Amino acid sequence: MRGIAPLVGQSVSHVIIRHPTLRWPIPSHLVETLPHARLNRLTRRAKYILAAFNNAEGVHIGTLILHLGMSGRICLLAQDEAAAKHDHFDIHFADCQVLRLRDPRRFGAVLWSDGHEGVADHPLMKTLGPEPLEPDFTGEYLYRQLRNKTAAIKIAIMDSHLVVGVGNIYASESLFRARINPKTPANKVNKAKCDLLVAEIKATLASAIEAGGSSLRDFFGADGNPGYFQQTYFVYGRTDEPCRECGAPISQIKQGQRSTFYCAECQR
DNA sequence: AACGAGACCTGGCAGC
DNA sequence: TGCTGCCAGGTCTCGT
Repeated sequence: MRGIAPLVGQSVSHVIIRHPTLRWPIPSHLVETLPHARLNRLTRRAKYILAAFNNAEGVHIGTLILHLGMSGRICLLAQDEAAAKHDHFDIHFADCQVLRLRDPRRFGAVLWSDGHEGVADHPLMKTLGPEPLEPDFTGEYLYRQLRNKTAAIKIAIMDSHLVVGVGNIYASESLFRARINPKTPANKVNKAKCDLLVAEIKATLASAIEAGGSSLRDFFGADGNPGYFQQTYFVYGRTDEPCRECGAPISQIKQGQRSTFYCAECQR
């Protein structure tokens, strides 16, 4: 979202939909709706980028909802250039800048929320849990939410209805930092550990944001440059490598069909 | 209500 | 060189 901030205030000239079938179909009416509209504000909720547009008279007309899925990337081009294989969606602006969505796996989404109801009322936003970095995400809140859950704690903190933003990498990393075994039934995590886990989720995400996001094969910032340090993880992707704390080999298991990494010595 | 599995889709890589 | 099988950042939907 920060990468496309230079587009705020710009007017749309035209929209190109090349491959409309992402996770959900890209609304075809965007081709008529967006031209002449002005990008008024960029915000974020969970992993959705929200782009609010005004019409030429300055009246709010609706909000574009963008999600990058697993492999999505937003490119901000200074001017038009030839589209590549997985470039599915463009917004061309009057000053010749182009916002381009590239997403090989097409798990991402481009949706539209009408101006008549706030984007917060969109079905996908309605059921989301709190933002992890906001003050309402507390140990007390987490502890209460876990009371009736028998699923593993790692599965629980990745549930966006409980808290948003904790993906597969940072779930493993946060649990290591809190010294909690990812297999622990959620309702067996005590209040003190919930306090610690919330603090470590906040610290893990905050430092990842500081580093500019995770350096992954097909993710780059909007300008196309990684522009940040390669992050070093405590456990993620470090199967059989020595724990940075105790030297024991890092374990890899499957939970909910996703890989989990942890240190069996440090995380009891 | 909560849980687990399946679904969506492409590309990269290891092994044969 | 080519094939097969497995892996990958997310999260909705469905059956139990």
